[in-house]
Amino acid sequence: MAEIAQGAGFAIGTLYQFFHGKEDLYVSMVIEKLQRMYQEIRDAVQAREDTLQKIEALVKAYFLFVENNAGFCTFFVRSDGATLPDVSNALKEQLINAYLGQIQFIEGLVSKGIKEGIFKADKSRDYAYALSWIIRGIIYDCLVGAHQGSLTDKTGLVIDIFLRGILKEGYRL
Amino acid sequence: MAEIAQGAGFAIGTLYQFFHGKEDLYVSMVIEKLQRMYQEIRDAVQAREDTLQKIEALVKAYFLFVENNAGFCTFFVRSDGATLPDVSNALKEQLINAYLGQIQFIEGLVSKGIKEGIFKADKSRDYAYALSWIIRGIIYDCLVGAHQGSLTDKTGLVIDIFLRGILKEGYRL
DNA sequence: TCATTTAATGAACAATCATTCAATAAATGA
DNA sequence: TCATTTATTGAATGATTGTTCATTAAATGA
Repeated sequence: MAEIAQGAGFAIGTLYQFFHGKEDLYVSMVIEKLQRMYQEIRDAVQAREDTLQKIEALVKAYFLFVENNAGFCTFFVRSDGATLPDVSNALKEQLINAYLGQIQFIEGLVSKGIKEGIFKADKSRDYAYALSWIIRGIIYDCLVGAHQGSLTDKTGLVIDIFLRGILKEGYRL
Repeated sequence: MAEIAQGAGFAIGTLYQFFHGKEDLYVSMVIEKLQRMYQEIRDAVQAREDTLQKIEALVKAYFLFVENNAGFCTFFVRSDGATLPDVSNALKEQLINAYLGQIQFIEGLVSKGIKEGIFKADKSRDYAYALSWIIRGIIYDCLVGAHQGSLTDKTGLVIDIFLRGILKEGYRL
């Protein structure tokens, strides 16, 4: 807390005027950042018409946010609020719900593709999870240093692995 | 440390006869557990001849280990040694190397499939990553509570998403 | 200008927790 | 049996760190 106060140019006491405590500070920051991330992703997706381009935009927006917020993301990956034992159950639930909301959003894209006859009419929810797993995995590995190269360069890779898994046989990009 | 000592039936002081400190204890436990996990996975894979069955065995072995070591895995997911800021760089490197070794192992399976003409002769390393991302993602979500159902029941799902992404067009399971 | 409210300060407090070490118990072997 | 080595104990220590609150400074407005 002392370090944060100093970094913000305040005294410790002043910090406690803005936040009730360390957890409140942490929760506020995480919630705000994640809301911004989800918003950026939604905006990027909505800017596209084509379903495949929407999905590509989604992946790209994820990676872009991580590259533009490397500090926060590294911190968040290191101590995910949803898994921090010290953080209130209220936050955990909020984070999980935000995540599930994002899954639902991705599922919407997949369902759209199914209606359009592009994707296998199978398990839209599971496919949404799969995409989020692949995205999260590559982000994590890049942040931790287990994977080389810039994230945005990997967009094609993620899309390829994901799409060729759910594209109807015979359908080509 | 007091809690650990009590759980082990020792006094705190005795704990320090076995481990140099908290970090040493943590490192020893994680290394031992992970080595056992990787061993179990390798054994399960080697028990199979067919490449596709090897991959299925790999996924199943991962999930089985998590189910059999839920306590450790939940703890490890909550405070991944590779990302713990307090833990020595030596451990981080060791964990990342262990992970990369596992990636290489998976890559070997994929390469085998490529040689056999089952998989796209594309990017075996990237496919190895992709599989590990999907596996890790579902494990994480199940442990955290963002995904319902038992892990071993999801084996087919993971295989399906992964394989249909790298299977040559026209090839069927 | 001055009284009053509002904001900012940081030393002091309190709780946590890894670590130590002098004291005690157990084991060894001559 | 007893001297010596080895193992165990847990209260005391010290370092860290979130939080408080009396004090000081700034802002407000009559």
